Formats: sequence, structure tokens, C-alpha cells
Amino acid sequence: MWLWLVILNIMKIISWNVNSVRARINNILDYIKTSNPDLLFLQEIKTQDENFPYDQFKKIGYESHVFGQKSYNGVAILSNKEIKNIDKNFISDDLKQSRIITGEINLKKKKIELINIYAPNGNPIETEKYDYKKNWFKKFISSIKKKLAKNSNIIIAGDFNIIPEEIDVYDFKRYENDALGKLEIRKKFREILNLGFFDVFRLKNKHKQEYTFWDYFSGSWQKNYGMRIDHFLLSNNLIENISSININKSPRSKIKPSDHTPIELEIN
DNA sequence: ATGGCTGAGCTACTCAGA
Repeated sequence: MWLWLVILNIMKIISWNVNSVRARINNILDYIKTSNPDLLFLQEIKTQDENFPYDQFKKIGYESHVFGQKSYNGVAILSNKEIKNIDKNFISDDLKQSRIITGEINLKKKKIELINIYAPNGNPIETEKYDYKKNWFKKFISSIKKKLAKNSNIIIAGDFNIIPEEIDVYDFKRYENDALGKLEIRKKFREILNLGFFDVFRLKNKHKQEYTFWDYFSGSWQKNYGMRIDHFLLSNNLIENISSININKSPRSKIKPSDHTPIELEIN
């Protein structure tokens, strides 16, 4: 197995909204030990940089690149490989929220741009929160266009807070007027795809109904009342490099879980 | 299925999440 991985030079990249890195630290460490990612994109770390548990990840072989914020939001990339050009200014955020961290990694001869996002929720609609979400995506799409002009190898992963299609939620009617399911927001997702990206899970699973998030309320997990809002988007150039894509439901079943579960990509 | 559950900051209760 080891030899096979080395020969193919497979890299495992995982995205997980952990809903607080400190409240979840043991779950995250356990998960890393069993899943062995090369890169782990975290969202909603809910802490400032100075309180991030760098040492605990360092002990198991990971460097942490952190864009934190007190109480809310915050993203990080954990890596056991060198990441270059870490950037926390991918867009200018009107509310100065920590939602995007980017970097670069080399995979064989390709230089790949890594973009880890935690998109705004946007509820309730008809408030400034929804406007912020729309405007955030507008800026994000504009920055993606600029990046594409320089590098056609791009991986965007994270919590998009968008239900792409009706199949991606347990009861679409309930979300068609919600900031996660409104057509206007789903069109933002399509707009990104139309720049030259694929939603990797949907590309590889045309009709599968799987979710990445289940509410803490009312036994949503037990009833499988979930939604698929965490995504891997790969630029056209990288599609031939996909080895696998998997939503790993196991962490959602643990004690003290995040409400999201990881999505795992292998590329070669 | 417009309720109820979780985390941070703080230490009573609000804000935010989706």
C-alpha cells in the first residue's frame, strides 16, 4: 500500500468545518491519526491565532497556517508538506471576517493553488446578512477569475453554505427560500462552475444523495435530515488527477461531534 | 419542522450557526 501511494504520488486533501478547533481538539487529533491527510482544511475554528493549538498538531507532524478570529469564523490549513505563499487577503472582506486562507503546493509538475473557504451563512434573508453573503460571493468570484488568469490549477474547498441542487438536501422545499438554497445563491455556485470548475463529489456520484452537515437539533443526524454544503471544486486541468472523493460520516457519529463531517479528496 | 442544540465569551445571557 505504501509503495503504491509513493509510486502514484497520491496526495490526500481533506476539508472539515470543525465548529471550534479547541472544543473539537480530541476528535480532530483522532480523525487525523486514522485518515492521515497531507492537507487538512479547517473551517469555523472560532479562535484567534494566539489560542490555536499549534503544538498539538505539531506533535503529530503538521504545520498549522491559521487565519483566526475571536469567537466566530476562522480558517486554517494543516499540512505535512511545505505550503508556499500563504495569503489571508484573497478578498477584501467588508466585515473583516476571517473566511479565506490560500496557499500553493507542488504536485509533480503542477503548481496548485489551494483555496480554503468558510462562506457566510446569510440567514435570515432580507437582512444585511444575506446581502453580505451575496456580496462576499461576488468578490470571491472576481478573485477566482483573477487567479485563474495566472494559474489554471486550482482547488477550492470548504464550507460554501450553498445547497447546489434539490438532491443535496433532505427536504428542498424547506430551503428554497433560505440563504443556503435560494436560486440566487445557487446561481453563485453555478457561476463558479462556469468559470471552469467541477463539483467533484457530484461529478463522481451523479445521483447519490449524501450530506456533509446535520443540525444538532431534533435528532437530525439520527433521522438523516442533512444537507451537502461542503464541497471540493477542482479546475478543469486537475480533473484527470482525481483518485477519489469521499464524504466520511464517521466523525459525525462520535461523542461531541461537529455538526459537519469531513469531505476527503485524493489526487495523483 | 420557526423549535431546539452547541460553542464562545463570560460567568448571565447574547450572538451566531444553517
